[in-house]
Amino acid sequence: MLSQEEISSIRNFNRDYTKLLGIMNKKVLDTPLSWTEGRVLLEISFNNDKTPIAVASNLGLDKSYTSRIIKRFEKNNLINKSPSSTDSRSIELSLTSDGESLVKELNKRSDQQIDDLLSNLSSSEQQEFYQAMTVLDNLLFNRK
Amino acid sequence: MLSQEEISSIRNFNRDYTKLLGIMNKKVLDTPLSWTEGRVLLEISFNNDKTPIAVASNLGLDKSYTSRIIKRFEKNNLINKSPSSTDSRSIELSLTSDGESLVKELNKRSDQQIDDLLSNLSSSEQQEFYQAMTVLDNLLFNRK
DNA sequence: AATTTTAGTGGACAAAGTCCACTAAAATGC
DNA sequence: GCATTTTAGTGGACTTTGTCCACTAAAATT
Repeated sequence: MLSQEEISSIRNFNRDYTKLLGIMNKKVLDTPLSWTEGRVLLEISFNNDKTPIAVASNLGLDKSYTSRIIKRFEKNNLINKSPSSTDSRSIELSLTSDGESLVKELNKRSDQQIDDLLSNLSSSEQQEFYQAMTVLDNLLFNRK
Repeated sequence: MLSQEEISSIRNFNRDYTKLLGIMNKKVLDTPLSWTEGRVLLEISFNNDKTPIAVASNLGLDKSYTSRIIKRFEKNNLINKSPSSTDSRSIELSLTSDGESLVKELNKRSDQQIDDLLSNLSSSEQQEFYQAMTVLDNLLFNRK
C-alpha cells in the first residue's frame, strides 16, 4: 500500500491536472458551446442514433437538463430529432451537416490542445508521456 | 511527435479521468461545502494568513465571488478575518477550530478517495500507478 | 500633491444544474 | 388481457455557481 506522502502527491497531481484540463476546457470554449454542451454534441456524434436518455445517462446529466440542451441544438440547427421506429416515446438524434462540421471543429481544437500541451516536450519525452498515461489508463479503466 | 491515434487516446484518458475525478469530487461533497468552497478552505489552510485576493488569484476565482464565499465561511464560523497590520485595505484570514476540523475531515476524505481509487489494484500495481503518475507530473508540472 | 492601482464589497445578472410534476407510451404482474 | 408500474421526454420553478460592473478607501506611483 502507498505511504501518506505518495497519496499526497497523487492528490497534488489530481489537483494540478484538473486545473490544467479546466484551463484547456475553457479554451475550447471559444466555440459557441459550453463544456457540457460540447460533451453532449460529441456523445451524439459517437453514435448517430442516440436517444436523449442514453446521452443523459452516459454523461451523468439530468434528463430535463439534457432535454433543454438538445432543444437548443435543434433550434440552432445542429441536430435533427426523428421519432424512433421501435419506441414511440423515444427520439432518435442525428447531426445535421452544421452539427457535423461543429463536431469536426471541436475535435480539431481538442487535438490541437493536446498538441499544445505537449509542445514543450521533446519527442522522446512525448513518448514517455504517452507511455505513462497508457499505464494509468490500463490500471484505472481497462481492467477486465 | 505523436500519431493521431496516440493523441486520440490521450483525449480519451483525459475525458475518463476528468469524469472519474468529477465523480470523486461529488463524493467529497458529502461535506457542507461545494467543490470550490472546499478548494478555498484548503487554500486558506495551507498558509494560515492568506488574504482574500491571494486566495482568489491562486485559485483563479473572481474576487467578488471569493469575497462572498469567505463571508459565508465567517458566518458559519469556519474562519476569522483580522485586519492586516501592514496594509489597511487588506484582511488576514485564519481558520477557527471549527475550520481546522473541517479541513482535517476534508483531507481525510480526499485521502480515503485515493485509497478507494486504488483499492482494486494490487500492491505492485499501485506502485506502477504511482510511478507512472510521477512521470506525468514531472513532465507536465515540474519542468524547471 | 495628483493620479493610478489595488483590496475588498455588493448589486444585478447570466449560466449551469436540480427537483418536481406531468403526459403518453411501454413493460410488467397477475 | 387488463391494471399497475416503469420509462422517455418536456416544462416550470428554483438553487447554485459564477461573472461583470461600480463603488469605497487605502496604497503605490509619478
